[in-house]
Amino acid sequence: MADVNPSLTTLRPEPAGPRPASADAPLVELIELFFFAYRDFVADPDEILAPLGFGRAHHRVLHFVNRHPGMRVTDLLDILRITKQSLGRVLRELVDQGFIESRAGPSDRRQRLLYPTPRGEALAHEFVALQSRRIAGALDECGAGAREAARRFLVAMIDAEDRAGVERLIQRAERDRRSR
Amino acid sequence: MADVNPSLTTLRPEPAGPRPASADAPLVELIELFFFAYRDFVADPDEILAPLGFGRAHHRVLHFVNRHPGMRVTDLLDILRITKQSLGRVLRELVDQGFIESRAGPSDRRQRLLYPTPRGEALAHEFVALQSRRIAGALDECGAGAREAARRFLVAMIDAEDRAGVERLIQRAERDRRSR
DNA sequence: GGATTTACGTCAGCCATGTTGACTTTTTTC
DNA sequence: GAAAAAAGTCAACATGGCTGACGTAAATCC
Repeated sequence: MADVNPSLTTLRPEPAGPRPASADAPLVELIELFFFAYRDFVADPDEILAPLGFGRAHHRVLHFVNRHPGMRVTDLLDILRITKQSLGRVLRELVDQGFIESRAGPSDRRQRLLYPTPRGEALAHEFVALQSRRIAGALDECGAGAREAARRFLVAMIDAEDRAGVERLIQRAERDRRSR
Repeated sequence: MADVNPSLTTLRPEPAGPRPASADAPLVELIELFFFAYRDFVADPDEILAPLGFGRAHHRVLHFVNRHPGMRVTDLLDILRITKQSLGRVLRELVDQGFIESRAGPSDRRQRLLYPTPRGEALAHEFVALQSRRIAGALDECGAGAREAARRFLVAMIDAEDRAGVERLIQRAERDRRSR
């Protein structure tokens, strides 16, 4: 936000320092903050993606495959909420360029279980490092308890019927991560 | 997340109730929760948009114009971080269909200041109501102090150099809202 | 064991929304 | 009067969504 209209932003001088939200302030401020925060959050990986010829769709796919190795195509569709065809394009590029590989499921051979290659793992880790850095900085500024507060808030913002699935997914990934 | 692979989610039974984040759990869980929360958050207005032939781009534009009436095209470009041409298309449709109108700036007649029409205001309000409902529900579940915690976290997630501008923008809108 | 369903992939085409680059008009500023 | 700024526009293209139709292999059901 380099050059916003002075008439919108600087006409009337502001008191310095953080401003507490007034009790009856409308939630619209949170709507906008959520927008701005997410805008900057997803922009982080762009510089890494561009030279590879990838976009944000590739980032999302690689992230979830790396974080939840062995996931089925169907699981990914359910997470991303896009069609098989849309996913197919992006996934094919990631497979062709050696970031992801798919193996037939051992028990159900119709399934294609998705795994990151070492190269895919490395790239995914770059993204996580980048975005974690932003989050860590934000939590630092917020002080003690901010992390749990943020976690609870974000969970509560998810559709009620999806929360259990999301939490299970995350817990499972964390458990697997620790047992490696 | 209706039907996630049982092998990913239900193979090992989980203890009931909310799970506290372990102190050393990686921030990647927040990365994912942010993704899921935003995914559901922006999906809310879709049902209203579809019958009008509008998309999420229209929602964003109308939201900011309604919330900050009289803003310049440049301000909007700076907020949305898209090109003049991309904005132009969406804006033209909103103007043509009577949701937004643009008037020459009184002091600088090169500017086109953007205002919602009554119809635009009504539509924008529908979106705010919808998204506020989700946020209010989430805050309720989180208990006292959640709102301020969420506000601080989201602000801290914004690029440092943009925070002042964003906060000024929001404060200004709130002031104007109250003085009407 | 044959019918059905499931998981996945693919072709074709379309749409929404982003991009770059070039150029014009109007108006303000220096 | 020259330069810069605000906005609009045309053209072309890329990304990443979508629908609909269809194919194949494997699992499941009766």
